Amino acid sequence: MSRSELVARTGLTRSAIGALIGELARVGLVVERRAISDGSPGRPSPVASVVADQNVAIAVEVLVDCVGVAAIGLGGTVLYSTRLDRPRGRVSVDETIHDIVAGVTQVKGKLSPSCRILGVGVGVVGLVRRPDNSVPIAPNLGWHDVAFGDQLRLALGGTDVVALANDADVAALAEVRRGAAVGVDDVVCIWGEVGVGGGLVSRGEMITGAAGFAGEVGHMPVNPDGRLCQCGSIGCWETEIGEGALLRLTGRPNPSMVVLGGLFGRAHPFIAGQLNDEIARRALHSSMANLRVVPSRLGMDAVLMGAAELAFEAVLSDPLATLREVEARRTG
Amino acid sequence: MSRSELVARTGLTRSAIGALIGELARVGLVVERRAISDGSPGRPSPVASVVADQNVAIAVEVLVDCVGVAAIGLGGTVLYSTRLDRPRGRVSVDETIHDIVAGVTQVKGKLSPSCRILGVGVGVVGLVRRPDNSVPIAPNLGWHDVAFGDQLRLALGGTDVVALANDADVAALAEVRRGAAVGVDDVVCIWGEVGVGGGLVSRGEMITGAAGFAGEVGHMPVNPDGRLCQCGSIGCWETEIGEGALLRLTGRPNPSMVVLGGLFGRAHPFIAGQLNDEIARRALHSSMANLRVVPSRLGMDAVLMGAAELAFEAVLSDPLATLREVEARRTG
DNA sequence: CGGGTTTGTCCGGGGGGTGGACAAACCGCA
DNA sequence: TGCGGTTTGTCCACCCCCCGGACAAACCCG
Repeated sequence: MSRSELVARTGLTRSAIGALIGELARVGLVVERRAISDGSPGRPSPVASVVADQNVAIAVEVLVDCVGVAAIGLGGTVLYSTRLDRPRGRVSVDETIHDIVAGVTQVKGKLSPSCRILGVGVGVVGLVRRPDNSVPIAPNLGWHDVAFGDQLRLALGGTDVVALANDADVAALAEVRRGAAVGVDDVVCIWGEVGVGGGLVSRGEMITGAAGFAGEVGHMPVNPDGRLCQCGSIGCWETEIGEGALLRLTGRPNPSMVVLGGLFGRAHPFIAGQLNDEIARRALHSSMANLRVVPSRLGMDAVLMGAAELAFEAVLSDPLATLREVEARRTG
Repeated sequence: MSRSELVARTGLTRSAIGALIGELARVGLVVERRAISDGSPGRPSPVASVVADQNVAIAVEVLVDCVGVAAIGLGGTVLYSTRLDRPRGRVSVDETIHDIVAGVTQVKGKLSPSCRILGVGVGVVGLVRRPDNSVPIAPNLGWHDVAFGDQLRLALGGTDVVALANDADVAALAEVRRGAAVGVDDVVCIWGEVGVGGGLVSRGEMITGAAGFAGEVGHMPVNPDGRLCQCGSIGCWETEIGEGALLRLTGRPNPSMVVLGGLFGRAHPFIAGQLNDEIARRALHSSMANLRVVPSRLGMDAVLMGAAELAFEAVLSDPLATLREVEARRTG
């Protein structure tokens, strides 16, 4: 993006943009290439771009049947990724951490030595309490009250900051930042693979609720006469999924876009027509009939991309301070 | 609150607090009283307090069976209020606006001439689209696509800024700011009178969703085999209320506190025991069993208080600019 | 090669905060 | 009444970040 474009988008002055870009370039987050003349009159504006291959996040996804690890450059370019399928049953905390450490070691080996690691982001199939990076419960993994973030951080050597979140939450984040919902403020993501997960984004920010449980649509009760769910409740969506509960959810008055991922994303072409009919019928009002239901654009990569986004959050909000901290942690 | 207390709470320096308080005092939002010595050593700190009776909001609530109007001072003190009961059927837009104008005229007459009106806040039983202050649909009033905010503003003379929101949303706001949920970040309010309304607050801010429909729990589908609701959906909570749906809702993994108002608030003493048992049984995890369900503290006043809070929002976020604008609108 | 246009850079200025020095207002004690 | 000890308000120099104008640089076109 050229400097003049930045001026137009941010509303800041040329002076301010110049100073900011200069500072970011000084610490190696950004490079400026000489402007290429586009034929229009006036002095051409130099193009600033992110140094993606020197500023990366380690992204981790912990699903039921696989563990994925990737190095993702600032801006969302996947530099290298690996995936370890694992037989059902190999889901204990220790085994999972072991597999992650192996994947991270492999991925780090592929990176150039000059490359900076800005953080480790993890998306996990389970409920996550953000303040302490712990997993109170992950039904599909059989985990209860695990200090997963801390354990992983130590297992990785303790030099990198680890940020943990629910897999559907980070997938939603990825779709909003770089996927099907770019520019949309209020989004619900429905992620269905083994279980049913959901992520909420309101006004561009992730909503997790007090205990990190918001958006856990899989355990929203939809049928009072339904079957007992493993979460202890009755008639959860996750257990009643055969009954067309997806349609009921989209009938709820919240988002301006619903992104479907996983199984639902792949099924989208076959159910889109019926879905839209149902939305039109159930919408409380015509302004809700504009609700768009779209398939995920990032597909399988969404969770890893979102995990990276999670790790980048600190750099984006305060680049200089975060880089200082990263450097401090690296040297000891 | 004393200046030294402000320094401790905000983390700002004494200089900054002094300058800010001085400026607010200069424009008449705040007065400083000489400090009263409390016996402890050291120079006593002057106490700053809000000039509530000279800086008021006109708060309006539009319910099914009544229209309420109040003058509420900055900080939440009710200076004067009036309520107009109305027979069922007198709910048209024109009649409602007529009743409000009458109420506002009466309330304004009771205020001293020196008193500043900072804005008009309205809580209405219906869905509200925030950007344009319109009401897409209000089933219990029979309204469809009404530019209610604009109509009311013009009917009131056009000199005051009018802010509109859903009644349950503003009630939630009031409970968080000055009621049962002070200091709690993530709150769901359930308001049941004629219909069932809900307000969401996450991280201290009102969540309305893209179309202003978030938190409309009354129309959340809870029974796939239920009755047809007037909103066009099937098995809405509002229509299935007899089936214990409240318990199901509190089983949903979102807030750290649920505030019950209206009918539910009055019923709270009788159902508290059963409610807590059910929460403990349905909670996904023990951290959710800490969920507190409490009755509204503000009761009947919650909607009016919240409407005032809505009107005060601009002054609180940028006092000087808002006061300049208020003055500009008043003089022409 | 010279005007028109768009842009980067330099520089003075202002708003809003920090932080230290100093004075003011209280306490307790002699 | 006077004197330290303590807490606080006030003044002032300073810094950071941004604005906005003046100027130069780099492009177009004729």
